[in-house]
Amino acid sequence: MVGDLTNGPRPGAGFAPLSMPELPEVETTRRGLAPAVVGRRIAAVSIYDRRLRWPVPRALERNLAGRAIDALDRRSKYLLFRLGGDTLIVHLGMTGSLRRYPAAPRRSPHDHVDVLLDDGSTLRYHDPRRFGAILWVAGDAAGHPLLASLGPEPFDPHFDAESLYRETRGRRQSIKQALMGNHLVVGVGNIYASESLFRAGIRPTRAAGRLTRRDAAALVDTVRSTLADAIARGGTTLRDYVDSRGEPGTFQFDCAVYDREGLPCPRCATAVRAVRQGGRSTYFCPRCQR
DNA sequence: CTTTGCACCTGTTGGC
DNA sequence: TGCCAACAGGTGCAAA
Repeated sequence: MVGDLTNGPRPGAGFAPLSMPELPEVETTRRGLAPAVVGRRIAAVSIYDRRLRWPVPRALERNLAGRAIDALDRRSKYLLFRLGGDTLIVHLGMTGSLRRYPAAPRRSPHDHVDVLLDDGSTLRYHDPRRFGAILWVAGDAAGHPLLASLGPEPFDPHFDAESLYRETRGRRQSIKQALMGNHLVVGVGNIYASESLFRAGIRPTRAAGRLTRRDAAALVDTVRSTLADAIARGGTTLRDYVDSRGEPGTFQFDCAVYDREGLPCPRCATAVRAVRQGGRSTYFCPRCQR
C-alpha cells in the first residue's frame, strides 16, 4: 500500500489490469463480457505485441474483421469466441486479462491486442508474463489438440463420484496434483485445489489411488461448491486479478487454508501448514485433513 | 502408459 | 536503502 505512493504505476493510470485466472476468474470474465459482445460485429483489430505462449496469428485481423460474435463460451480455462462456424480461442495464462472499455483507453505496457467492436467499445488483451494465448481455429474448436484431451467440466454430470473413483485407481500421484492435471476434471488450479481438498477433509499429499468412494463423492461435491462460491464472489484477487470491468474478486476472504500458513484452521483452529508439490504451494489443516 | 521436472516470462516481495 | 533469491493464480513438453 505504501509502495503505491512511491513506485506505483503512473498516477492516473491507476490500476494495471493483471489477472491470474483459475476457472472462476475465467468464468467471471466470460459472464462480464458476454452481454456486451455477443451480437456485436468486429470493426477492426490492432496487434501491438504478438509474443505470447505462441505467436498471435498473422492472419488474425483478416480472420476477424467484419465477423459477428455469435456466442462466448468457456471450455476449461479457455474462452471461446464463436464467429460463424469458426472459433477464436483466448487463454489468460497466469497474468492475462481481457477487459472491455467503452472507448479505447490509452495504451500501457504489456497490451497485446485490441479488438474494436461496431459500437465503439474495445476489448483489450493484456498479459505481462505472456503465458496466455490467442489462437484462431477454422471450425469448431472441440477437436483442437489443446481441447481434445481435457477432462469433464466440474459442473458436468459426467464428473461424478463413480468416475472419479474409477479414474484414480492405481494412481500414485498425489490427489492434489492429479486434481490439477485437467484430466480428472478441468478448471481446478492451485488455489481451489487446496480449498476443495480442505472442504473434503482429504490431505493433498495422499495418493489419488488411496481415495475411498466416500472421499471421491465428497471431493466431487466440494470441487463444485468451492468453484461455485468463488464464481459468486467474482473470483479470487490475491494480488491483481480484475474482471472485464476492472473489478477485483473477493473469494480470498473466504479461503480457509490457501495462503494462510500458520493461521488457525477455521474449523479446528490448528495451525495451517504449507508444503510444496510439483513446485507449487499447497496448504492444508493437518488435523481436519487425513 | 504415468509421473516428474523444466520451460516459458515479468513483477513483487522478503530477507539480508 | 539496495540487492538478490524466491515466488506468483498455468500448462505444454521432454524425459525418466
